[in-house]
Amino acid sequence: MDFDSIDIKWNSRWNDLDLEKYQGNHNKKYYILEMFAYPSGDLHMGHLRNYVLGDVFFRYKKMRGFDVIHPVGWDAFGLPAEEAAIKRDVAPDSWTMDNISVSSSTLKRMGLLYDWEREVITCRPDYYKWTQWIFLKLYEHGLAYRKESYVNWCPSCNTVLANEQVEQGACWRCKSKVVKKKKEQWFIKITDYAERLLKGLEQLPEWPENVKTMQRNWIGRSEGLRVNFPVEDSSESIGIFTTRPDTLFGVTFIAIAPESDILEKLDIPDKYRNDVEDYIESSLMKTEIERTSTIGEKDGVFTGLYAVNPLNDNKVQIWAADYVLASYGTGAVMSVPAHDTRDHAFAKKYSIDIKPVIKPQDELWDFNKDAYTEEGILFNSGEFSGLNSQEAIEKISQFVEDSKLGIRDVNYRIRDWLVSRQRYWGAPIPMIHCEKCGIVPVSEDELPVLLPDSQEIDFIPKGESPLSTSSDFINTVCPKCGGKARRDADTMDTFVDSSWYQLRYVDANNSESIFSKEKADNELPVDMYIGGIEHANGHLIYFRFITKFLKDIGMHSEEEPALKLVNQGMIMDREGNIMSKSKGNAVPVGPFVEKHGSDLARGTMLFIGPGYKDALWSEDGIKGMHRFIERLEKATVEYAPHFRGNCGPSSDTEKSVYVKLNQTIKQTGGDIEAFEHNTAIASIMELLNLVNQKKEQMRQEFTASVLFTMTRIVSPFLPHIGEELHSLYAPDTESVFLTEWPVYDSKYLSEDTVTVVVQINGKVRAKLDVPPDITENEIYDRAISEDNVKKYTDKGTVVKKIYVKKKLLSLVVK
RNA sequence: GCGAGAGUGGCGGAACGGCAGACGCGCUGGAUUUAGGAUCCAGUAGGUAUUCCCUGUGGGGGUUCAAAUCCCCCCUCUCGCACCA
Repeated sequence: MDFDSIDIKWNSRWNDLDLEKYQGNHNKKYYILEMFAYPSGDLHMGHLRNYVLGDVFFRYKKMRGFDVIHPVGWDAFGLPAEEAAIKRDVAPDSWTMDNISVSSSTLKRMGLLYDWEREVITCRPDYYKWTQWIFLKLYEHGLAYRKESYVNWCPSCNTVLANEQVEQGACWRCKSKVVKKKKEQWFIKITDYAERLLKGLEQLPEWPENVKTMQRNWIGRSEGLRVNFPVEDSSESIGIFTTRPDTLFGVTFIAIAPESDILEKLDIPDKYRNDVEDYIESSLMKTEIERTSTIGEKDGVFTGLYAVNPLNDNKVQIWAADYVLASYGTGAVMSVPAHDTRDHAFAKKYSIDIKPVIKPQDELWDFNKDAYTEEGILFNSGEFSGLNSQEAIEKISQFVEDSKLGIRDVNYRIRDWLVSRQRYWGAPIPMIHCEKCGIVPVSEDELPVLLPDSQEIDFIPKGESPLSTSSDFINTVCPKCGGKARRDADTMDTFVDSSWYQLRYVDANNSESIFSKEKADNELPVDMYIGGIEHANGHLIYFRFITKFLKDIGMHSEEEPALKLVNQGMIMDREGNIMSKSKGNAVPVGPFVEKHGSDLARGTMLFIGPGYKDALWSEDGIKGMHRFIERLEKATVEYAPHFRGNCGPSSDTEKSVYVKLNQTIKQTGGDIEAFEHNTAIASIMELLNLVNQKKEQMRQEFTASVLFTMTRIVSPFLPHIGEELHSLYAPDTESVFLTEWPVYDSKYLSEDTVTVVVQINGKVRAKLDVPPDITENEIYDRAISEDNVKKYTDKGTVVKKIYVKKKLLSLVVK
């Protein structure tokens, strides 16, 4: 079979037929989206899997009568293009556009059907204009703000990073150790949406449970109490957040994060001032890894100050300690060494009091050795002694609120989204800094703020944004007062670009607005979203957040961007490493397809295992798929001349083949929906094997009819070959994908006889071929007349009989 | 440490309370062939007294007539979070 010419023939036919175009039928609308790719060279097998899974689903849904939307685009801004540009001395834009061109032709060569008229490329001004517009809207609604704080800094990439881009204390891209650096940066107030992002997960029954769990943990909601501890001999007070108000009477010190601004406000006695300042400085020098690798080994420094526990007027020491996070809660904690392991370790190290207030279940608890962190009964807690922890949490919180000592509060682990980057290859932040007016947004009609040409700028990252070196770019006038002003020199995190692309797809060529509401309401939400699990806590949270925001400002009506999410498994190499360009183990798709043809590549990829499981890429599977295709072709070509239309069975042999056919139709459809393409293909193989085995005993026209149906159900997996073979039987049909998916006949899902297993005391002793409607008594009589059953029943008496219809008869003999 | 998931032939994997190993790769033997390749046929978990029987789904226990599948404990691996008070 000449794969090349079949590929070319059908690719061009599909193109002529506009198969990939949405017809506008809202009631049958089905929006399939694969996470768009970062164009870093040609596509590799990992990308291919993503696209193939989408394309199979597209073709299947099409055959099931859906009006399918299937767009494609490129997540084109970002670090790798710059790195490649620096390394190869090429421009980031041309490098990116070249890669897009190579990858696009691979997709087209594969015959993957996308509506290219909707293509988006995030690095083009017609797209990033609207990314900038979203930023302006966020600013307008108070959700974008600039703040100086200690941020994650990657010393190798020379840029700040969002919390989501720090993995185990290291940069997600280059794995360098991340340090804290004080910088004024743009943040997006995603924390305002924390509660809705959390609640919204409940409305996503078709998202994988693990992704939802990961998001819940990332958002990290906890309820507690905020209490003010007045500082002794001062008008200041220190606010703390606790989820354990029941331990309030056990507080023996307060610990403050070194980078917290609380410390700056305190009037630290001269005697201690130097030590505290030295400590703050040394903490900030540490990398995140150094700070977190010493879990258990806490250190800190006494400030010389005391605070007063408002519940019992106890005087407690105030410490600076870097086991406290500045960015969570208030930046200070009440420390209860008796009931918190971290506080315990700290108290032991610095000989601070350990004061138990919760009675452990184990009366002999040694508080000197360990903290008791479970709940229990309170003691040494004034009027609250004797209550259990749950009651005490409620009563103490109420008391604190009533006496105006503090309030109940909810804290989230998720942090505001730091979006400015000191890099060249991104969308410029559309803000202007005016000496007189301060921060002024660029007016909407001035968008896009164009990124300067890479030829005219030194884009090698040096710590400040490369855009600041371009005087043409940076110098501007204030939109408000007309005076001298400077543009913001930072670019946006690429995750902003990808947080809304599914919305642009509905109206990709709109130059008047971001997208039309009418189109969005007709085409949204995404019905099936396919992509890797690595985006669970990054992209998939931003994507949900921005969708909600755009809904809130009236741009569309959907609360959630995607109804169903499928995480396709990673493609690994033999050593078990994820296939990626940066690891150097990527197998490119282009040459592989040139050599083997698109369907063989596709079939091998699908047969490797279920789409949602990780899989090792190996070329060993090619041979089996190749043989299957050849056997399918051979049989189909041989019987084409005998085809007389659909034909029912007229003999026992034909009936058994017909039953297998109907079972296969049913299974294939179900497996596609479940992303278990390996078993779908296996069942078609079984059917073909059976036909080949029985074809001599069947009428030619019947065999032809079975093979005809087979060409239709194999088409989503092997579209070019499916079409070619289908056309031998239905030369007048324009495309198999314009025909309806075969309907299985439920009368023919099981055979005239079924094999029933006979078990005695749990072991299989016989197998009986019986009619499916046989009664329990009948089958029992037949079973006990079998020699191999008799052998065992004669040894005792049958005390129990269990008959599972069409499956098994289980006898207990004693 | 916390959270999620996984552990089945030589390999990818099926079965997800009811015949363990579907389908495919590989391997062994045979046919065809000058040979190689390709194709076709038979076999392919281990043991064994070979149409029988026994043992086998990371290890140990449990529930059940019946467990790879459900429950408990342990081991190993992968992923996510990682001092979140």
